[in-house]
Amino acid sequence: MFHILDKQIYAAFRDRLRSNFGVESHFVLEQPRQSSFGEIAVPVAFQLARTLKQPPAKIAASLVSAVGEIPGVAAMEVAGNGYINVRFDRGAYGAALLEGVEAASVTEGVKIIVEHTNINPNKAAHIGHLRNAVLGDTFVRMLRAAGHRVEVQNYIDNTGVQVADVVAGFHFLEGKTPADVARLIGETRFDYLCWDLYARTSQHYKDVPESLAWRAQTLHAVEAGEGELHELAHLVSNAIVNTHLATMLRLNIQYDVLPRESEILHLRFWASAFELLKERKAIYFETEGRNAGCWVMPSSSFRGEDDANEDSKVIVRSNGTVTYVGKDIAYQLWKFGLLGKDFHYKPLTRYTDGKEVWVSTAEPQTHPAPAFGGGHTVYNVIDVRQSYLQDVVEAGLRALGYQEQADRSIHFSYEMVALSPRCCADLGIELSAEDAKRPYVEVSGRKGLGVKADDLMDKLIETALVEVASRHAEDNPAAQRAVATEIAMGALRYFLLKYTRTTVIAFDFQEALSFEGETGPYVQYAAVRARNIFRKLEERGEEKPVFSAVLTRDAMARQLADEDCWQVLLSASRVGSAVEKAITSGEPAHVARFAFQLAQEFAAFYQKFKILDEPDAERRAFLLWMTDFFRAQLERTLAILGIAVPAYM
RNA sequence: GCGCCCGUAGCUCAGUUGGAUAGAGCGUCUGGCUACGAACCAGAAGGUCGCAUGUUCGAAUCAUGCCGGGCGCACCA
Repeated sequence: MFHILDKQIYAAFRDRLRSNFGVESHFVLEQPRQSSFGEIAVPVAFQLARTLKQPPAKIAASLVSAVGEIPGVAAMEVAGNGYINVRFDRGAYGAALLEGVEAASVTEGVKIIVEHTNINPNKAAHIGHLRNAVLGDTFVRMLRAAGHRVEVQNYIDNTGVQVADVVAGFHFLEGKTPADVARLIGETRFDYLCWDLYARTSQHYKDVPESLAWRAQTLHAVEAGEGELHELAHLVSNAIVNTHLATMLRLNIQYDVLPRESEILHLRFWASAFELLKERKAIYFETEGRNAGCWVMPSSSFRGEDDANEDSKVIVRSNGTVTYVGKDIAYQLWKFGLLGKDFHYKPLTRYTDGKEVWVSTAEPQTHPAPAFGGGHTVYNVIDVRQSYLQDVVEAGLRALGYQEQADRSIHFSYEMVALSPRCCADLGIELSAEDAKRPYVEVSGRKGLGVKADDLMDKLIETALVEVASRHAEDNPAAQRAVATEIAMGALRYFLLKYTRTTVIAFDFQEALSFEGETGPYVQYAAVRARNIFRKLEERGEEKPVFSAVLTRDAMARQLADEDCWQVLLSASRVGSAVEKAITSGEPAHVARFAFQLAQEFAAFYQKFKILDEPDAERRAFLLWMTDFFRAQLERTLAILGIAVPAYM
């Protein structure tokens, strides 16, 4: 609701500036420093003072009289040395909220593709992967809440080095056959087993450098698509993808389609991209220097002209194989529908709500699939360390003449999750003298150094369960566990979202396991308390009043004269505005913070007013409506964060 | 060497894109449970916004230079 009025006020000022001052400049509306100043502050007079050569206060005054009346606005006044403070008509605002002016947004328009998770299918997921998936999933929810059409892709690199290393481990190190591995998949915690095997194989490469030939041999077999090594790679990657989907589902994260690298190879996506790149002279064949025999992209394409003497980027190796970046350019072209090719698709699995997840396949299918790819804007959720490669991919599009698509290729980057020194101590990891001095230690799958996602979730659930059991001993264990799980997942999602994307998270069990203060459970608790009021009402044999019958516009105005009530209502009406801003700034953390602030305000409201004991009928109905409105808005915000509201806390 | 990111309260972090008196959580201290369940609330202490210049009505925010930390710059992905 807030952002609707916000836009009307902006438009009113913009129109007057245009007609009365002949000024066509962008300005911002902000929230006044103190709530007593009003609801919106317009600092535009300062900006105009220079060009108009008049004091800001004078400009502000004439602007206020020029703008005149704005529907929904009760008063405007000049304050400070030139601020224009706008006060809403509280009665009208409350009445509009009661009517539900904020219509549910309709999903329409161009398709936005968000790619996230993208874990190598060779081992269990760890906390770093969780940050990626939670950030991506939350951004998707934000976009959808704002009415955008979104497609979620999870790219599977099932033919890469990481899978090959685990396969080499099974085959060469352990002498396992595909039948052996198939059995392990059914009988063990397979992703954990691979986690250890991957670390062991990596260590073996270090100890016995000749064994690196295993990797090359495996990669070759995978590319050829035949033999026992290929069969193993197929088994391992498929099994691990399933475990990853299950892990992410625990956090309420779902996907629409899983494009796989194997199909990019078999359907010769690269061949098409290669032709395009050659044809448009985006890459050239190097004949001298250390890149002789390679197809390279000149560095001037992706770095400034000043750095033109820097190394170019190899796209096709001298042995004729394509690098990861080359494949990624082809994939990015497909995402925009520019490749002239498409995958075939088959259903992989179905979520309990009936939604199907599709996976790419090389063979044409009889079962019709939705239209995937062909997006207008593409967000790639990838950690900041891959910025350079993302720049190369973008430059590839540009070099092909796809300027607009390059502009709409957004690297949604975020900093890594590292381990705090204390966390390493908790895990029993011994640090080298050098590492011990660092503020944090990088997670490393290769070294097996990290916190597994499922372990962390299990630990969170156990911790939450202790609390739940002590507070609600009367409930049955299964229900307790269900509540504890929702609290644990809420805590985890919030923990991963509260930091802005540029902040390195130095993971610490103590902080991640906290359920108090600025945490997910704090926000959940506020929603639960709001619900409890209505549960109590029902227990007393009363029904929720018909608010529209009791709360006339005049009644609203009377009740909202109370400053505390007005502020809480105002905050709760800001969900749309907060989400919109967070999308613009690309920061899911802003939504998380908004949710926390909202919960804090409700807590104060809850504390101050004894709602059910309120003797005055109009006031009681009003307070109940406030509670109901808050509850709805908080649940809406939590849903965008992917956090559930437990039955009790 | 070049590029990107970070430096704000004891600790962990925000800071609405340049605005009014720099905020929150944790921790510390003082208080508050008689069920709309305290996973909460009220209050206190705690700041040279890394340093220095500059830009302007106005700077934590922009520019330049230092200092300190992190990450990139493969015929790996």
